[in-house]
Amino acid sequence: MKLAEAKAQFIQSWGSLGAQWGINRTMAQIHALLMIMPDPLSADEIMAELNISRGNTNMNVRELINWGLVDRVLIPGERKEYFTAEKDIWKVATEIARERKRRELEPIIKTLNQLQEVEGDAKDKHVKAFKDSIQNLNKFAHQTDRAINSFVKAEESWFYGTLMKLFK
Amino acid sequence: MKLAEAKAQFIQSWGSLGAQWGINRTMAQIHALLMIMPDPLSADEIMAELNISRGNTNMNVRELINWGLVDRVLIPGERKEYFTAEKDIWKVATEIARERKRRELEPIIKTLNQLQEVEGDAKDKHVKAFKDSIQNLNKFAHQTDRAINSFVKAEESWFYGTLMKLFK
DNA sequence: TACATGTTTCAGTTTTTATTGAAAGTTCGA
DNA sequence: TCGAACTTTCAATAAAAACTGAAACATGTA
Repeated sequence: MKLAEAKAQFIQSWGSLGAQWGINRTMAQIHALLMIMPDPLSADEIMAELNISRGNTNMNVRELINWGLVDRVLIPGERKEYFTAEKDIWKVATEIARERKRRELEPIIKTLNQLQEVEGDAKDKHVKAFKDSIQNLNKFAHQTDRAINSFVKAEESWFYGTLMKLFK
Repeated sequence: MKLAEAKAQFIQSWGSLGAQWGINRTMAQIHALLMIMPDPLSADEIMAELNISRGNTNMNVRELINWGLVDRVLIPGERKEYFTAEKDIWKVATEIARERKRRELEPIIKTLNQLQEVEGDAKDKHVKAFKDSIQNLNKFAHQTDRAINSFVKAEESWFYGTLMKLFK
């Protein structure tokens, strides 16, 4: 397989993977492109590679920067902005975990805590079933929170980081 | 908070959580509803509770059954079908993990394996960057695969299952 | 066999989400 | 201060996804 073909296929696969996980296809494709390019790309280069508009490029790159997956790079002497992506997939994974935890897990924990305070006769089986479910979910959510914390921490800590490299 | 209000809020939260994870909102809402109901519901009851059409109900319930998250229940003497959801969230999590692994991780591993065979001069930095990224991702994918396997197995195995209960 | 009680399908429609492209905004050097 | 080079915004549009409702299908019963 030729590089160009392989590149195109990777970008398309990464794009549909993203889409299945609630990440906009174009955003995932830009991320894929930047991951496999040796050097930073400008907005124009991204537009050309993926055949997308300037506005689309700008919005999705900004979003990737918000997620901490892409960085702006300034090249001395150049006025344009360039973009580059983290290439260590473990770091990518911890960034995503951290971000989704903040955006989704933390809010749901807040909601679950509120919902536990539902009033009503504990002998009513509807009330009981509801309370049991919520408690179950709440425990699970906290457990998940702790698991993500360890995962994120492992990548950050020098000691665990070194240890982890043995497994990669 | 009254039960009805809490129920509605839970269904809506679970629905938007699902949407953020690439799961259709209605499907997640039906799942939420069935999780908190003490007894199985019929299609008509689901329609009424969520204000959705019969077709929509049917399609999403079928999909939930495909995911292994909902079961058909036959009530003796009744002609209608009833539906119920797994209430142990750990089992739900392992079902989802198993299913997404099969549907998404396994295909991407196949693709990554193919993409590693890209031809081209290993000294070309574009080729090198591409190969490196793919290899990195491939390792990560396998690692993830193994992690999911352990997770799924832990829930299934009696021994680990018992052990896990200590933490729940 | 006719009919009552369900369930399933899917073409058409609605809703949501993503994308475009041009105008407005910003920054910097002369 | 002007204008070239570049970035950002956002109303309009396009594309994708979800939903409806009615017809077709299935199944058990008299």
